[in-house]
Amino acid sequence: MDGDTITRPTLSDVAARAGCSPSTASLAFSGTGPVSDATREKVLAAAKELHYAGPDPRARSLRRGRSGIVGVVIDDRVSEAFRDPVNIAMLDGVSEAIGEIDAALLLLTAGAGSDKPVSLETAPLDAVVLFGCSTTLERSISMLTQRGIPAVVIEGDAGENVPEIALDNREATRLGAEHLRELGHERVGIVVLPLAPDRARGALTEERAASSAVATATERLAGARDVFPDAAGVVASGSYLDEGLIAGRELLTATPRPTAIIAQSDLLAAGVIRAAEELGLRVPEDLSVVGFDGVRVDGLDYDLTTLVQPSQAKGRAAGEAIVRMLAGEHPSSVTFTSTFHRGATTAPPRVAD
Amino acid sequence: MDGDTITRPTLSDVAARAGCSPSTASLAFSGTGPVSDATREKVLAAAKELHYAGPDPRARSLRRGRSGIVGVVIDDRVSEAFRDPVNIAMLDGVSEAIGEIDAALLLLTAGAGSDKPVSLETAPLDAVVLFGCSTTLERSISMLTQRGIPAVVIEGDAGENVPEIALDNREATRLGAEHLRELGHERVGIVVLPLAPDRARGALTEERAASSAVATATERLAGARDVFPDAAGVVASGSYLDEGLIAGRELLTATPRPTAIIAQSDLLAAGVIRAAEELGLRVPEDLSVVGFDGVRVDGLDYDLTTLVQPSQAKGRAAGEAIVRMLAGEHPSSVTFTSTFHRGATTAPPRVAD
DNA sequence: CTGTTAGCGCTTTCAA
DNA sequence: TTGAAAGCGCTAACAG
Repeated sequence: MDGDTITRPTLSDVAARAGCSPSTASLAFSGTGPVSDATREKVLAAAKELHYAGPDPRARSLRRGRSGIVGVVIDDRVSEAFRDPVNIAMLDGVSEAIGEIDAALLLLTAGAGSDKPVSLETAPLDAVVLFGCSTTLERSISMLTQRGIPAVVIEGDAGENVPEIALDNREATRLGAEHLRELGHERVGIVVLPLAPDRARGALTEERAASSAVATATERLAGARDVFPDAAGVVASGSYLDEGLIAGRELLTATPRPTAIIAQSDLLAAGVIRAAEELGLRVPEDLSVVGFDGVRVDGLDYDLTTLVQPSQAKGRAAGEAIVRMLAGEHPSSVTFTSTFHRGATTAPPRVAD
Repeated sequence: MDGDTITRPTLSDVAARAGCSPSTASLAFSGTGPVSDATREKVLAAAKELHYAGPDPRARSLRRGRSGIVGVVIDDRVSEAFRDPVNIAMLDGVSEAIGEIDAALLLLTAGAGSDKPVSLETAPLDAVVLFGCSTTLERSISMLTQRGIPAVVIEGDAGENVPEIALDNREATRLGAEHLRELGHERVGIVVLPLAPDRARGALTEERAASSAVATATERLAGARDVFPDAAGVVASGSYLDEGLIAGRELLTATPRPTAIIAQSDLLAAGVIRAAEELGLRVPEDLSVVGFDGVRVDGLDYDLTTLVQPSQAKGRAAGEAIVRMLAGEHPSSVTFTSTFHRGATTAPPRVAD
């Protein structure tokens, strides 16, 4: 009754039907090696008759030692990770680059709470891209090296043998901060990306800063502190507009109120601007705002002053590094640089200060 | 010199080291079957000594006939597909549901232009979720049935044996349209989601409507037409705010100007509102706008009147269907319903009409 | 509880 | 140009 009992044809079945050996049939399919046109056609015909859909990828990958799958480890839930266009762009870049070798992307979640990066240990992966996954990073890397799977890290230090796709987070942020200082700002607030996998929200304390596990946030913070060592900060629980709004309210209701805010992402910056509007503050007259990323924030009416980073290129570089590693090369780390974009959200502080 | 030549230890190596048979060692690892604690520990110890990282997934999946990988086929580029939160929510739902069986998500792009759904033919997939992928659908399904891989389709008809996760697109849209009619609207414009894989933008003609390959768009259109048979329409090239803006400008500069616009997604609706603002029209006084989806559009200041659909639940249902299919069951199709949310973007047309 | 035996389906030498 | 043989590393029967 149940159709499930049908066994699919195998290459040997096809070969038998075509009157040749399995090895020959294999050649006919893979195109590798010399096969006469006549034979190839016989094989293909036999395959069609039997509804053979091509070599079983499981067997093939066992034999070849390659699965054609590249893993991408993302923080937490899919929905969280993809709310920021920066991540999507990176993913897109990776996807594009590994498309060259017809590999596909396996989405792995090495989430904060979750204790099971099951898939990292068990998935048939040829290589892995780690998205600056903070604390999990170390564990992931050791797992992968043990399994002999090459990895690339995007923004995060993973040791000698793991190429890193880096970004000049500190220098870039410093540029933005210097811009503010040149305009005359002195009281500056910072909205910080999550510092720990728990994504706890709250005031930025020295301990929290010191124990940070997230490279990107830490580096950007350092860049801001290079210029404004005493700036107050609020840690957001994610790179979302809403979080920027919350953080913005917090910073802008403190006394004395900052005249400028450095947000570690454009989404956060957009939220800060929203908070300012709520409080009746004009941007940039009453408050200057600097973002980071250079993404278009849908629905933001301002030309945001920000640091434009090449997200997609970063992803592509990661993908390319992987392609090379799979080809037996040892690509070195790359650092991308962000460019300062002076938009319309920064201006000198009001004279009254 | 090159470390790559190291061969990883195998289960047999571990077994030998532990002084037991491979099959016993296998049992010790998988936890299946009876193994004495003593033996298990010996095996684990041996594994640690040899830096054995667990069974090779390729071999395991060949033997077991399962790879633990579920494919998700998305339109086009990763970056396009994920710009709409609805898609992300669905993906998240799928991810959550299949997490139950520790499967991971393989992202497959069966894009418009690309002629190669290579991965669908060659990836080691246990099952596949097809995201209403229009034209490619038929081809994908036939490929999958040939390979014997179970599939689920989200919004799209794939024939008898493929369970569908459907949405009441037509009925829901009709509800929104009726709401407008009850308010007194007569001249209504429609912003339509892409009707073809080429995502061509432009005026909605009868031919285009008739030859549509995308179920969701067609159904929603039908729902609007149920109430406003003669409504003018513009087809957007994607579910983005910017596209809504373009379409909105188009519709709102026509004469006579519509008093209401039905947008097939919230992002499009947000764009339409933006267009209205540009033109100095107030929403809802001068223009009523209805969306679809019920997603929070960052940066939209309006409480949008819309049809709220359970995106995440849809994804979860798809994932659950897959889990059941992998368990040998034959889940049936499910239809989800959207609920009308009356927000603040709809009102009676101005008397002057 | 443990070992033996047989493959999963394919590819890749190597000989013919 | 084709075929025969030998596994890739694991697991599932079945015996012991």
